[in-house]
Amino acid sequence: MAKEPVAECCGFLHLHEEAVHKVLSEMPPDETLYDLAELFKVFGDSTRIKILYALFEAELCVCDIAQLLGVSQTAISHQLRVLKNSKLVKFRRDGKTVFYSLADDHVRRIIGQGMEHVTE
Amino acid sequence: MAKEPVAECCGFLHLHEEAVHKVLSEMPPDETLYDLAELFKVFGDSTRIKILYALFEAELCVCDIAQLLGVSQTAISHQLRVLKNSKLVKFRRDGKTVFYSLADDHVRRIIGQGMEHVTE
DNA sequence: TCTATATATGAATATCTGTTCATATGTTAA
DNA sequence: TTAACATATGAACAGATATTCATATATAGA
Repeated sequence: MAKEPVAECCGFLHLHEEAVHKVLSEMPPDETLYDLAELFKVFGDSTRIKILYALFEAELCVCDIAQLLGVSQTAISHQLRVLKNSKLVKFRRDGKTVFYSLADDHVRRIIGQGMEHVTE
Repeated sequence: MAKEPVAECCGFLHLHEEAVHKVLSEMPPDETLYDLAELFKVFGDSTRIKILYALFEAELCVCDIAQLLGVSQTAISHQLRVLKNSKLVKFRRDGKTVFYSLADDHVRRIIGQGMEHVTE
């Protein structure tokens, strides 16, 4: 992902060769890092965080979520699509109603870790 | 955070009263949810993710990071400020050089959880 | 079929964000 | 002090993003 590090940096090399090598060898591929950033971007919006939190407790339909959070149906629907694309939520249709729920436990764990940092 | 839920939703209430109450009672305060989203927003950029990954292995100066990642010094400096404001990195000055390192283990854990979701 | 309801989608817009460029600050050595 | 270097910062610009509005799709019931 990075350029071949040149022999010197700021006039001399603070980082010795071994460390440079270790940093570069442990760095995941660019594409993975990009996907990771994309994932966190999804968590980086308070409307989506609220949706996910609401789904912690119960399976909910679009309209319920909109009511609970005081956000328009359209806005919720757009955000649910984002969450769906990231495989963070799943859904089932029941007649006219579509129920959404958390896709798996990663969501809880990721939010849990973030919460620890925020509330300490 | 949410409006008082009205008695009906989509014409009838999919969510029974108890569930509504539980969702609302378990929901953290708006300010906390906002902070949480702000935190994840910081992780939601591939340049910042790369910086954090580089710091997994070693304490690095601004110039080293820029070289390793192939990004301009100015861009790195701006992003380090964001990471610093979120208390994800700390730094020490040594002469003209400023060395950055991870603030604590939350960073590793949060990225680790995200990585699990991305690479599965 | 037609109507009502629940949800989804596309376009438009205002806001936010990351990078670049120019420049300032802080430190060392001469 | 002056020069050189490492880093930080402010303004500007381009690109991304969340919401709104209008409308489309899907399902149920009459």
